[in-house]
Amino acid sequence: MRAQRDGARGVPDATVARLPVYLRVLTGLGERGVATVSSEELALAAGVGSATLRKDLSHLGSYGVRGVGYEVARLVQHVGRCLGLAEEWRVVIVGIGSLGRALANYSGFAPLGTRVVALLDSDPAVVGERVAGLEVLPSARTAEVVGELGVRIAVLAVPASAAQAACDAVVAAGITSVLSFAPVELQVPAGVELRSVDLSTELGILAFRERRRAAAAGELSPGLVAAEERVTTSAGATR
Amino acid sequence: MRAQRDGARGVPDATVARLPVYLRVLTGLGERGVATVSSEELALAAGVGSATLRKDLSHLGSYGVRGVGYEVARLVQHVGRCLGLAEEWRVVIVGIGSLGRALANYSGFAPLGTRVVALLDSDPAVVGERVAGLEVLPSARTAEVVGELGVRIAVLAVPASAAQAACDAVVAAGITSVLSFAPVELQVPAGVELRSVDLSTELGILAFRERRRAAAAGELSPGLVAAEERVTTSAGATR
DNA sequence: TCATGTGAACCAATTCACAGCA
DNA sequence: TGCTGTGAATTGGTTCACATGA
Repeated sequence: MRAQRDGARGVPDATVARLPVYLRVLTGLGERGVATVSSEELALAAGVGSATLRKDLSHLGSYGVRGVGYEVARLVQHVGRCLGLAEEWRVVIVGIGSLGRALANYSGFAPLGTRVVALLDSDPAVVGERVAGLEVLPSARTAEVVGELGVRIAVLAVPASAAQAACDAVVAAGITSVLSFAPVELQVPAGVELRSVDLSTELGILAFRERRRAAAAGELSPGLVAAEERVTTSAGATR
Repeated sequence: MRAQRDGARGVPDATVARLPVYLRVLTGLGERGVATVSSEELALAAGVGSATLRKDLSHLGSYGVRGVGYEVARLVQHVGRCLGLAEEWRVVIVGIGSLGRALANYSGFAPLGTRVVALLDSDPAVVGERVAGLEVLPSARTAEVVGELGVRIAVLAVPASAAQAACDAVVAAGITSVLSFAPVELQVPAGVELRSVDLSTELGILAFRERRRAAAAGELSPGLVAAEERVTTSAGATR
């Protein structure tokens, strides 16, 4: 089930996930007038190892100069093109609650070639409102919006209870890339790319690590430490 | 840089990242009155393979019954305890713009043992306002808020330009877990756990895959396809 | 007779270490 | 000289397949 053909001659998943980060760092360097950058410097700024960075960039072709480094402007161009920045990826936001509004007003994704072109909501009280310069349309018009505006990506900012239905609706309309903020595991047909961002999951992960730290520092009650012991199995935790 | 001692005898990072998902699915099953569940069913609902699920749970100890499956209530308890759900992890949100407000009003993380207890902002026009039942306090009081309220996790919802300073401030106040929504790479000292959620990165990843699909379908202009060829080198890509 | 729990095999990704080239 | 680009080694994680035990 795992992407075999990607491995064959494509770009590894892990690399793709880092490209937007590189692009952002490179853009920042360019704006500050930096002309060339070494893999060491760029890696530090991006929070990865220099070997990883060089290998990542090598997947996109050789764009550096040995003994010198990478020309920032050239690399920005190239990475940007690989990420599809030359085209405009149209996005629809489904669910115009407080999160949906925040996302609609978020200006940060224009640099990555995506643009919000439509807003949908199922609540008649919200439909018709103007948010971030766009009129909120009823969910019933999903297929029409997706088809006529050439939308390629759907962002779901609906409550957990409505997420699967909203997801099914955009998929039925032909969407093949979905980014969900709802705290549920969505089921999508094969061929649809689903990414999920979930605040409670992120906080849960942080809590797990904090808990480790607390256990190592002896801050937990005895009963809980016993439970923790089952988890760590060995003594020497971080301290 | 990477967590070596965790790897030594702890729970693998990849497993930790899935535990909140399992917990959510299990909680849902419990609420629907399901008493026992097999690894096959649970894995399907969580969107992972059954072998992965069994191995993940085995890291927490054996809590299943051979030939039968897992008792939902018992497993919810156990996974919850591992994630630190028995305690309350206090959270401060820094930056009360539209995203910060949405996060403050988000009810979905209570089930994972975290609770927002303070809101901070540097803008005098926002300080003093009440959001989600809490008064917005000035950033200058960061150290005081973190120390006196026992805050363990900071959520940064500030603009990119202010993120590093905000991060430095909470770290200086003693915070060791940071969840950032700002589109910049933050630098933190060793020992501080940083997670970053970035909308534009997520959309960039989706755009990359969409671009692949478009290239495979011959939808791109000739010049762009040439660039794409450099990247993919082979034809068929599934995911 | 089941489905769990787990060694072994496999695969992807990171890291090392150095060859190759401006 | 110095830094990129890349085979080789290593690490971490997933998947397989079956022994284990209710």
